[in-house]
Amino acid sequence: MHDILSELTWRGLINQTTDERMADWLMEKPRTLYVGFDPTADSLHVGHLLALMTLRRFQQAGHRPIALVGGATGMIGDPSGKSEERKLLSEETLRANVEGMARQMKRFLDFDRGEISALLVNNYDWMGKFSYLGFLRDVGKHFPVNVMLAKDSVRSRLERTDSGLSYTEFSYMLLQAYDFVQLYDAHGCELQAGGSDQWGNITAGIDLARRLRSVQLYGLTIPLLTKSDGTKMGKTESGAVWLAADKTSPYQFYQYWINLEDADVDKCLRFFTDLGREDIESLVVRHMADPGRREAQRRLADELTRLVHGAEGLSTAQRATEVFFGAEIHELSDSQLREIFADVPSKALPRDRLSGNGLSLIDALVEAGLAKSKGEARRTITQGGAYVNNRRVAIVETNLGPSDLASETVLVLRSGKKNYALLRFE
RNA sequence: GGGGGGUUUCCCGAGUGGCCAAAGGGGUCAGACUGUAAAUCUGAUGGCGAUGCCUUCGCAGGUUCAAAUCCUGCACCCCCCA
Repeated sequence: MHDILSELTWRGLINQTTDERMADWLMEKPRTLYVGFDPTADSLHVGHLLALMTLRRFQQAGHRPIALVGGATGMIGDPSGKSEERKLLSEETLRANVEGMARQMKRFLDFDRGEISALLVNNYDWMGKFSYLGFLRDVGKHFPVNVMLAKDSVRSRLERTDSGLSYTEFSYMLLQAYDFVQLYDAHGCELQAGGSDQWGNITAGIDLARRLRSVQLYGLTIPLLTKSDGTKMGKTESGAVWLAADKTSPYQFYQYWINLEDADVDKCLRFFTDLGREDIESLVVRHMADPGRREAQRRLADELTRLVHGAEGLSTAQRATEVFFGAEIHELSDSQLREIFADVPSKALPRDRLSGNGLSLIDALVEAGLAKSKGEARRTITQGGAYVNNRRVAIVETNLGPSDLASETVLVLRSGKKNYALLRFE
């Protein structure tokens, strides 16, 4: 068996483990492990990537991964790592969220690999059947309140004066603990992994299994993902970086990684790619020698975009990148342009605006939303910041006619380095 | 209740009768440089049919050839005395 634990260790993916001997235990035979995902949205985002990749690595090493989506626990809200009581989601929303997340997991895990095929479970399937009294008798009975109160997730919330902790959220760890026992019963799952804020919940499950089943289960936590500047990984000014193409386009996703700071790129390569130790080390050495080439970022972006959006998504992103950063636009069709500029605002105008003297560049910039007023448009042009189909046009009096179209009906306007807008003449 | 100060263009903040679309800074936008980085430098920054016209200095009136600037009333904010 592949020594998964030492692999995870050099990748920096181990925060804590519940047992010193876990490495040997994992080498003995294929084990089953699980990670829980909170279904707060209908897509996974970069914040989930670390856990997902961990499951993936375990599977590649010959173990069986289970991804648990918390259809039931999501109804309650995990207090770990949160400073405020969580809003409850409707059952409908939850169902849609679970579905959306499940679809994306298929890219990371192999669901058709014999003995170690990945499994996707929803804890609503067993939790939903529990009666309140039944749960209190079977599960609640085994939880000393003083132990529960000592958990970080609970204590930190109780210490705050500005936000409370409801009984509902307080009970969360019981649900997660029971999940672990349930997965042990149903699938022989013996290991739970999770973010470092999950330590308390994981150990709660281990304790419960010892009491109920007299078995020793295992847990490990993954470090919290932060960037060198202290901000959260996977966040941009416009929000989270999602894995769903309709929330974060392949191009935007690709660009997020391309733009990663030098200080974070080594860590991300180890965290998020399947590249081996030697590949990563030599890549980083080459990157340091010539950081301007962004070789490490490019490789990271390539690998991740291919994993999340497939080879096709990657090539779209790469083509869009070429165009966005200078390549002149010609000999492209409407559909190619639409694909490349999928993220760019566009506006349709009647085609006859191009006839006669044509459309003035000033009006075009205003119509496209690249200038708030004609004065602003005029300034942009004068200062050399206006581009038609990626070619600078510095003459204020320019009029655009049918020959200026980049394709059958599309005109590509740009103001400054990267503010694009499309005008479609239909 | 009495006394004083304030309200300016996206923000802060100058401006006390014409030279004010209004200093300066921040922000923003564009350009140069650069690694699609950071820093730096330069320019721009109310609108428009543009050597001019229109709108803007808490709100409403008034004085004046001329008001962000003076007068009256109103609204809101701050400080001091009771």
